[in-house]
Amino acid sequence: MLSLHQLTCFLATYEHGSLTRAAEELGYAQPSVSEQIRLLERSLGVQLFRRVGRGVVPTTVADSFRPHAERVLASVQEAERAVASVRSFETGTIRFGMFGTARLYAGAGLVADVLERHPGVRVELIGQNSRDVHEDLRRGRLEAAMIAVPGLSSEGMTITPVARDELVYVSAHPDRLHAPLTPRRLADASLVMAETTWRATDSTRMVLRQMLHEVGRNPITRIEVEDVETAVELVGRGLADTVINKGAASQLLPRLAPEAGWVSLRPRQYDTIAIVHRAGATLSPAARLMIELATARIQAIAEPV
Amino acid sequence: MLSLHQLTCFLATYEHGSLTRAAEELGYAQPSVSEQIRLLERSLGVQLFRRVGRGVVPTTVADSFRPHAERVLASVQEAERAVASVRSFETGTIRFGMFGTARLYAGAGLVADVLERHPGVRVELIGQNSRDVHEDLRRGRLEAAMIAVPGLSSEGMTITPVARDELVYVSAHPDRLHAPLTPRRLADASLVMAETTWRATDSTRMVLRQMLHEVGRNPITRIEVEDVETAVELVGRGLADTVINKGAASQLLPRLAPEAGWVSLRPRQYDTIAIVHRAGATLSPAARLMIELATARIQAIAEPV
DNA sequence: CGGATCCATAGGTGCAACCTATGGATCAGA
DNA sequence: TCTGATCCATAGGTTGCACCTATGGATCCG
Repeated sequence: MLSLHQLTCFLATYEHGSLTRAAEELGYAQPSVSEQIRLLERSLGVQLFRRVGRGVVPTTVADSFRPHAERVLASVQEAERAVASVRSFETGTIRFGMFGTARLYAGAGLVADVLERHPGVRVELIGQNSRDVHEDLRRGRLEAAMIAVPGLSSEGMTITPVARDELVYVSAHPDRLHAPLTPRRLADASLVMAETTWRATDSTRMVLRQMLHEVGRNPITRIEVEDVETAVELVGRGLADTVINKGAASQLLPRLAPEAGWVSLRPRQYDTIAIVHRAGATLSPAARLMIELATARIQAIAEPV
Repeated sequence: MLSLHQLTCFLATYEHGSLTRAAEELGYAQPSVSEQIRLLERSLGVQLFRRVGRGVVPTTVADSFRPHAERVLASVQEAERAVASVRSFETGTIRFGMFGTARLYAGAGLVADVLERHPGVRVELIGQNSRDVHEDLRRGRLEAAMIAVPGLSSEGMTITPVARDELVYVSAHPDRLHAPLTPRRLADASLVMAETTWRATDSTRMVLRQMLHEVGRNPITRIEVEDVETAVELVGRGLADTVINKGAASQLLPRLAPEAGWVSLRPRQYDTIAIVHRAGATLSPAARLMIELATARIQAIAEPV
C-alpha cells in the first residue's frame, strides 16, 4: 500500500537527486529513505530511479509521477489547514440547538454575536421545539442546546439553568389586563395556544396545567395553532387571548398585535431556560462558545438565576 | 502524523455512521478502525465523531473535513492511475538516445513507429552526437541508445551490434564517381566533414583514418562544419566532396544536393550501429520497446549483422 | 591508485497496527 | 421492566514495519 511517507521520501529524493541528501533533509538515516523508495517502486510496479554510481537519476516514470505526488501532499496540507481553521473558528459550521420561542427573540442576536467574533463561520440554529432539540441531543446530532425546562425527561442529560422568563397573559381587551391574572380567571379565559403538535410536552402548557390543577380546574384552549406568530396575530384581532413568554411578547406584539397588551399571572409563573447536553460529554470549543454567547444574550432579556 | 489509512477509515466510518460497519467494509476488526479514528482525532486535535450509545455521529468538524479527505484519496488514486497508464505506454514520456546522422534518416520513422502503437506518449530522441549520448548513458540520464561504434570507450557498457551502414563518397562531379574510391584518391580529395566538434571521436573519421593509415597517408579535410546538412549542401555546390553514411546520403542528397551522387569506397567501409546501455542494468519495458523498434527501422535501411 | 562519496545489505530494536476476548452502554421488543 | 442484541471501548498479545548502526561495493576525483 502506497503511503504519504513514501511520497515525501520520493519528492525529497527527486529534488536532490540523492538518497543521502534526502535523508539529511528529512532527518532520517540513508537506508530508511532507500527502503521507502524501494517500497514505493514495488507498490507502483515501476522503477522510479536508476541507481547510477554516485547518486540516483529519476526515470521518465518519476517525471510523470512527481506532479501527482506533489498534488497529494498539497491536498493533505490543505486538509490539515482546513481543520486548523475550523478549530480556531475561522471557518466551518457551528451548530447549536435552541427551542422555538427563544429563537424568536434571541436567535438573531445570538447569530450576530457569533458572526461578529468569527466572521467566516456558518451558524445553524436547530429546532422548532424543545422536544425536537431534545431528541437531536439524545441522538448525538446536537452537542448542546438552550432549552425550556421542565418539559422532558432529562435522564442522561446535564441541565444548567441560566435564566427564567416570565409567562404573561396577552390580550387585546384592555379590561382584562387591569390586574394580574388569577388561576380562576385563567380557567375561564378563551385561549389560543401555539405549538399544538407538542402540546403534551410543551413547557408553557405544563406550567399552566400545574397552576390550574392547584385550583381544581383543567386547562382548555379554544384555538390551537402551530407557531407563536399566528397565535399572537389572533390575539391582536381580539379572537382569543394567550399565554406566552414575556420575551416573546415584547418581541412580537408591536409587530403583530399592536392593540394588545400583557399582564403577569398571579402567582407569577416562569419558564426556566437552561443549557442542556449529554451527561459526561466533554464540550467542544464551539459548543462552549455558543453556550457563553447564548447565556449572555438570554440573560439580557430574561431574568438570570 | 496523518496517514492515508486513517483517512480511509474516517470516510468509511463517516458514510456508515458506525465503526463496526466501517470495519466490515474495510475487512478489519472493529477495534482497529476505532484506533485509527482515535489516532486521526489526536493528530488533528479535534473530535470527529461523538460516541453516542449505539453508533457514532460526525461532528461539524468532520463535515468540514470530509471533502478534503476525499480529495486526498482521489488524488492518490489519480497518481496510481497515472503510473499505470505510463506503464502500459498510454501516456508519459519515452526517452531514447540516438546519434546524430542515424537520427536524420531513421529518427522520424522511429518516432512514427512509437506513436502508431502508443498514440498518447511523448517521445524524446536525445543526442546530436555519439559522445553526447554516451555521456548521458554514463550519467544515467539515458537508459539505452542507438549509437555508432567504434567511437568511444565502452567500459561498463553492454554493446549489441544491430546493423552496419556503408560509408560512401559523395560528390557533385560525376567523373569522380565512375569507380569505387581508393584510399589514394581519397587522400587527394578535397573533403568537407561534419561534426567538427567531435572530430576526435567521430566514428566515421576513425574509419577513414584507419583506411588512409594503411596506405601511409593522413586524412586532411578542407572544410569542417557542424551538421551533416551543411556538409551535403556544400557538396551540392561543388565546393568539396564528403564521406557519410549511405543512409544519410540517400536521405539528404535529393533534398540538399540533387546534382550530387555517391560511390562506395574500396575496400568498402562501414559504420557499425549498435544498441548500448549500462552493463548489468535491467531494461525497462519502454527501453525494450524503443530498442525493438529502432532495430527494425535501422535494419530496413542498413545492413543487418 | 587512494580517499571520498554514495547506495545496498545485514542485523537488531521499538513502535504501531492488527487481532481476539470482554465489559459497559444503549436500544428494541417481550 | 427486563432480556437479548448491538455497538463502542479497553485489555492483552502477536506480527510486521520503520528505523537505526555498521559495513561492503561501486564510482568519482585528484
